[in-house]
Amino acid sequence: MAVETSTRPDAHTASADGEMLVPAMFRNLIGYHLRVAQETSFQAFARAAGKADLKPGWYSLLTVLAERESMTPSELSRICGRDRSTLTSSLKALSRRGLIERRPNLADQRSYSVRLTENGRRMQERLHAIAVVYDRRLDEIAGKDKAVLIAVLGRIAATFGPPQD
Amino acid sequence: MAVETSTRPDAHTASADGEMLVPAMFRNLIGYHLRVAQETSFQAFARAAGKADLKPGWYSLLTVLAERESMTPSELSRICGRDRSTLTSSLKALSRRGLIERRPNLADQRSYSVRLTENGRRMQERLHAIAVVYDRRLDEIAGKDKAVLIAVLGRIAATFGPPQD
DNA sequence: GCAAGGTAGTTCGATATCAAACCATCTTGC
DNA sequence: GCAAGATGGTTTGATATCGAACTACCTTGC
Repeated sequence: MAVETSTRPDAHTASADGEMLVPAMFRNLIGYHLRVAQETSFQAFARAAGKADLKPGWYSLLTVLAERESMTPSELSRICGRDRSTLTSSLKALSRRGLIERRPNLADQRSYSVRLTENGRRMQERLHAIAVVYDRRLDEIAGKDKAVLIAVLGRIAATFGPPQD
Repeated sequence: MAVETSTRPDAHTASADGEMLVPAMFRNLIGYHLRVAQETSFQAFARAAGKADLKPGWYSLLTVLAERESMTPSELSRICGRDRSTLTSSLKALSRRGLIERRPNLADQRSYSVRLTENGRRMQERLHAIAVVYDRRLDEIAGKDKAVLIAVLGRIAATFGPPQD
């Protein structure tokens, strides 16, 4: 494969061996590299989790819940950066599988709070274990640049993140 | 029951002003920061593009096409890192709006090739302009670390990327 | 008190994505 | 030639996501 961009004269095309190269217009765009890196690494995690019958998409939800006694869907929505309407279905799924439980908020009839069940906690722990393994690989890849990487990513998130900065 | 847990003494929760803090378990995970940075920055781009009535999701497709005379859905799929079945609907949409045109492959009845139309090219240029503006902000944020950032992201993509490395 | 406006959660419609099953066609081995 | 297997593209079904519209309930101003 020796795809390593060696001496290929032209460029930008898919190489014969099916490798996907970076289109010329994207080469210098941070956003592009960010996207590809995120997608590929997340999918690797998702595949690993999927094999163990775990839903990778639930990981962040469960983890956030694992750190609090209980919270409302709206709080979760803010913390996870997902729309409230997205949470409705996610929480329904988690609830259906007995990973969380809802309890009514006596002080506000509209609202309820969710908390992890024992099963939920176990699922969270298993997912976290997988995530940590993957992140160890990211650590290796980042090497001495890890601190810089996290700092830059943090600045990006802060800059483009939630309006109330 | 005042789920609001008002006097919250502990930390790590969403701060009063709705700020979303990084859950403790995620603080040290590169994958988390990667995800958040990518999501927030992409959404900023998508919002900007959306306001101009441009579909951000089409940007990479159109750009890849802009650099080649024509290609088949399968090639596009490999280069863009999307499943072939995903391309089916995207190409249908692009075609419906006259941004690309399909022409049969005389040598293989199963296949066809797509190419940008003039409108497609214009749309690509407009999207690219927006993307570049956004990427300029990413450049500023990365500052002197840009090269390191792109290098690390590239290594991540290469490591977790397509099987045939 | 009560009308007006705000907030919590849901529903619905659109888009994007993948994976698996599928059909039609092409290529290969013999 | 032709059967078997590979390949190109589509269909279908599941998940995830957002935003807008909606219902029910709460809070405020007066």
